[in-house]
Amino acid sequence: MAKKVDKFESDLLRGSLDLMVLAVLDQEDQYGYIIQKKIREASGEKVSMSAGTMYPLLHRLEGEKLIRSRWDDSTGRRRKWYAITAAGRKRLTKQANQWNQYVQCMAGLMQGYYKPVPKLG
Amino acid sequence: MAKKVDKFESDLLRGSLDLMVLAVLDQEDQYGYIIQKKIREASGEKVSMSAGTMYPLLHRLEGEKLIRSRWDDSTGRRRKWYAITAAGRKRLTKQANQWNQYVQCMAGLMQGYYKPVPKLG
DNA sequence: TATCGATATATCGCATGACGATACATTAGC
DNA sequence: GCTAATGTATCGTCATGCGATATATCGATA
Repeated sequence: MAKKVDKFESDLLRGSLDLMVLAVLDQEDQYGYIIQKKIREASGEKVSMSAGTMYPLLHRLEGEKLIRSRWDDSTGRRRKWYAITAAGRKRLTKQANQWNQYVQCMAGLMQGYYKPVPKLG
Repeated sequence: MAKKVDKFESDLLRGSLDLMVLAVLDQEDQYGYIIQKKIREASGEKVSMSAGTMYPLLHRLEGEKLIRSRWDDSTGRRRKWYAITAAGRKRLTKQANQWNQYVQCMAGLMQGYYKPVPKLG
């Protein structure tokens, strides 16, 4: 049987899913299904947003003009491609900065329970 | 005029406020007002839970038997002291571990946007 | 003495957003 | 033909952080 990985609690994700999606779209234009898949795989199955989370999230980001969409009906499968906007990049930078600050803040609050993230590169 | 610090967005806090409170109580018994104050000060005013957040949270944790309470009416001011339970410590360890994993996961997902937390000590 | 700010706990309704369920259509493989 | 994967969408439910409000005590100060 496949090894079952427990997902992160949904409350933990609140406030950072937007950030993940914007980060994915900042690398290249994508459509919902693939964004979802990328995040799931990159997180080792620990962040697997349902469609009921993904699509409303994309609609919300589009409503805020942080991303924009374009339908592609050229193939048999209808796909809605998303691209990040200038405002989206600005928001991404801001939110990422906010996230980093929050992580540092928690590090201080958690004292002994916190284990620093290993250096990248 | 006092320098106004913007607080973290409330969605960012979801899922980690419990953790903060448990961490404070793991150090010593406290009552709500002080727990709130400690977290506010330790975060540089960036996490300032309202009373409408703090007290329901404490009641919830008590309902889950992660903390227990005791009224102190010996002084003029009625204070409800809280202590962490064995189950609470277990939960604290688990949640802290979960948090650390999540931070690492975000580090991977965020790639270039992530800045590692400076070494402690 | 009255008024104000800090201390101290509690509850209410609101807004947000992640979730599972459900729906629907296409395509590929068995 | 059946099933699984692909692909988007919406619905109602649930959890929880928040501001507003209520209540009470105490010290300082005008």
